[in-house]
Amino acid sequence: MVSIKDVAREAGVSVATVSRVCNDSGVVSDSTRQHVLDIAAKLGYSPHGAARSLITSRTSTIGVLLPDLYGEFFSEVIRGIDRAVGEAGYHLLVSRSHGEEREIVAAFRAMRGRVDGLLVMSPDLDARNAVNALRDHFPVVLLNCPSERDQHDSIVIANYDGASEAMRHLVEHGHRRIAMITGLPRNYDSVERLRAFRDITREAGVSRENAIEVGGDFTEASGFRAGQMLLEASPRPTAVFAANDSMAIGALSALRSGGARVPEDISVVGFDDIPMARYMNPPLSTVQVDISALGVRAVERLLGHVRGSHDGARQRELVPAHLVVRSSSGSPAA
Amino acid sequence: MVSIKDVAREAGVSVATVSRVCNDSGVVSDSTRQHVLDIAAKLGYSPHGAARSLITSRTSTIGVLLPDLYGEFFSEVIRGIDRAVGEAGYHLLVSRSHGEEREIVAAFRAMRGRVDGLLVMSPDLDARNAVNALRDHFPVVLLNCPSERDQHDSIVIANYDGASEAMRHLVEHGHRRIAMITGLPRNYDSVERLRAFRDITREAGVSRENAIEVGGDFTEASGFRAGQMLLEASPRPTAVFAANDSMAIGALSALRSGGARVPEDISVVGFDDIPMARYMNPPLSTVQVDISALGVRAVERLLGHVRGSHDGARQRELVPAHLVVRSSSGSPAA
DNA sequence: TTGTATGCGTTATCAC
DNA sequence: GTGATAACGCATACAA
Repeated sequence: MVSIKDVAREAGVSVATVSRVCNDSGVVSDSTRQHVLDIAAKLGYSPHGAARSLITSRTSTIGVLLPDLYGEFFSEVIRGIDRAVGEAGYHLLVSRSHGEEREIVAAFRAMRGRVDGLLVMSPDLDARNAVNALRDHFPVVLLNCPSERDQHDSIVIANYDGASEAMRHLVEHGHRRIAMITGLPRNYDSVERLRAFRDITREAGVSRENAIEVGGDFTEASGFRAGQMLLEASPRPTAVFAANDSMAIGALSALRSGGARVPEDISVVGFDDIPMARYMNPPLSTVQVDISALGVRAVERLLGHVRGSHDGARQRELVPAHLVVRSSSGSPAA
Repeated sequence: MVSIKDVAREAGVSVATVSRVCNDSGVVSDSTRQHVLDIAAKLGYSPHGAARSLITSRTSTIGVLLPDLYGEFFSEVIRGIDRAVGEAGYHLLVSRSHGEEREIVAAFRAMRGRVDGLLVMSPDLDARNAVNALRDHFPVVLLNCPSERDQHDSIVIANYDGASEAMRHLVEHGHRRIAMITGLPRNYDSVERLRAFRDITREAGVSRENAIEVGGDFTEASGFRAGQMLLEASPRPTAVFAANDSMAIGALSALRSGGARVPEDISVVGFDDIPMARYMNPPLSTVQVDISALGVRAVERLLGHVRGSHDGARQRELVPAHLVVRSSSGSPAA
């Protein structure tokens, strides 16, 4: 691999001059500058990133720790992160974890010296300790992670508020037997959305046996299975709130297969408003979150820290979530 | 930031010993080993990645150059890549490009010294030259890129074969007025799928005016607009082949809004078989591709190069694509 | 305007 | 078993 020395030797100048040319730093005569540029191009030289960041102590890279979850939601978040990072001239080093403390610590160690800051998206409740441990080592911003207020810089979706809106919508339309398809039990978003389900049903005077909870894992397949189970329930619920759109769509499919009409027989409401939601049949009522804004804001906050322009206050920022009523929900049949 | 020197000083040993302990290399007495480990833990030391890779000339990272496209398809590919990379103990440095040569070259330069190999996914036809330029610098595997056979190591979807299967399915069911919702015009997958559309319609004796082409950009929204346009066409096509599932789903929604029944009035077939396809109403007939396998295979090939266990032959590997018939397609109404 | 020399944090080579 | 020390590729303070 051709290094700065090779260019210097070939061009008949010192490595310092080549460095100056490459970085537009210092003053170099136009003639030598052009000469060096020519030689560099001829040799196909490009600076060695690791060596450069060793001396400058900047990597122009931010790390992102992702959970082992898939689907449109994460794809959209990453898209937002990636766009913001790219516009700032940074790169993205990604690592995935299953939320286990050991794994998170390992990922952190691997990131040391390769990133200027870390974006942690680990909605698993068990991850809390690991995240606490690493926060002093370099700038960290938490994305939709469980965290005590003021403990970290964090961005979270207004899960509870959004889910409450969805549930009130159903209750106000007269539903009194409502099911929730929950997400993973140790998942932060899941827990918060479920909490709203329980609170609002209780407030509305819905008995515990009329507030049905069915377990899911955020996938379409689990939503489909949950939908099948709900068809068997007697009496059937008149409304279903799914912890995300993927499960809502799976449930929609199961309900239809079982001959139930949506929304006449059963209303369905999701969460996230993934791009596909409005194209469902019927178009899905759901809680809208500006998903990519979530990523963008997180990057902005992190880069603030990295560049030192941030005042170091540990803030928790809430990304709003509001219900969008489409055609999959309405009043129960008389 | 605490370095190996700090640990050495605190532990009262040399940096060499600390290094040996951290890497399980050389021989160290059990007592000093434990002592060093304790001090390292106390100080919260973790090795500096850039410094380490400078001397070892390995980064344990592979770079991936992604196109500026979104949706379930890419999300699934990345998931496959990420999984394979993680299992091999590598990390992922991602960079996005719009397919312009300048951008690709810039991304390559930024990757130099930070990655052991590069995975390029740049379906834009204009990217060919840039990719050619960088292939000699380090191991490169092309993922669904336009490339002459034997020019690069590459993995591509059997776009033409899959699309041909879908089109034959429609033709054999008696459709003689068929529309295609195309992808981006400079996109490789798009071009190949369109080629099949043209070939099969021609073979079947469908006149050019009965082989309607409507432009899309792979998004649900563009599929929706295309669907609306097709509703206006007179006579209407009896079948629509969309270049991907997202557009097929958008079209499905538009057709339904316009009162057309699927498949009775119009058959719809997509491409990709994203997880959601089977949950559509009606379940979407589509060309199935093992998307995450695409990513996994690409990583395997690249790591083969990186580790030198590969024989350097430049091969082109085809990932199969086959039609899955569900309920959105059938014979046209008499 | 240019060259020399130092050091970034680490591993590897050699002494001891 | 352990400790100096060179080297990796680069940027930069300083000298010329």
